[in-house]
Amino acid sequence: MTTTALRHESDHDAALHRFFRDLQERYGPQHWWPADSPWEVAVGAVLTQNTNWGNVEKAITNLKRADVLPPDRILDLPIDALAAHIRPSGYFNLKASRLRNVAAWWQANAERGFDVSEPLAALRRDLLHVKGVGEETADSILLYAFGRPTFVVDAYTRRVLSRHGLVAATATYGEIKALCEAALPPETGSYNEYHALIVRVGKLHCSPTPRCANCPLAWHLSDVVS
DNA sequence: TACCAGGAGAAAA
DNA sequence: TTTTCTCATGGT
Repeated sequence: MTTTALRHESDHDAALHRFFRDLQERYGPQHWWPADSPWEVAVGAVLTQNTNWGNVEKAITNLKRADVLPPDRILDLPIDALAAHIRPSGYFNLKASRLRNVAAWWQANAERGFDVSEPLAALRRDLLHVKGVGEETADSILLYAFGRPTFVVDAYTRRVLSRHGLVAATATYGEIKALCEAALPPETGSYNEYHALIVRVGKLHCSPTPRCANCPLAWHLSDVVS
């Protein structure tokens, strides 16, 4: 790698770092993930796939009211009954099946005691083997349920960062995750806040259309790195 | 009415 | 390997 490339990379890291720091200063702590337990985080992570969080809250409320939120209760429920409870979250047949898969994984690990010392990469690979758990869902569970320092990338992350010239619009999940993790110290607390902040600013100002409505972060456009 | 929301997996190209 | 399709409710 050339010196120029190194400096370029370092400038890019600095721009990303400054971007997240400014989000933090502007919007303050976000207090994520909204859940009463690590398991509820995992349930929310599945139910929120391509779905508005308000709808997810309705589905989780249904599960709580019926007293069937815990993983063992979910596994005991007929699939149709589970789907009926989570209906407000959309894709309910698909998500009922995915929720069962995650509950089975959770139960199996709980029975032999979650190994908190397991290397992050190994735990992540293990989670990704669960059908219905993709990269974002796995990282959300690892970060917000298990407190492991893994950066969560979602549709807002790609859109917000690419519109500010900090990642390519065509970058893959892994590429964006690697760029952010290279630029930011691996700290659970800050990864927690940064993802929540991205979602906050994404909801406020960075919808697909209209583009960049009243974006307060325009100064970062001067940081564009090609 | 049309669009959007804290994706993932299968099928098609 | 990359792109397209399917899954679905509820708010704006």
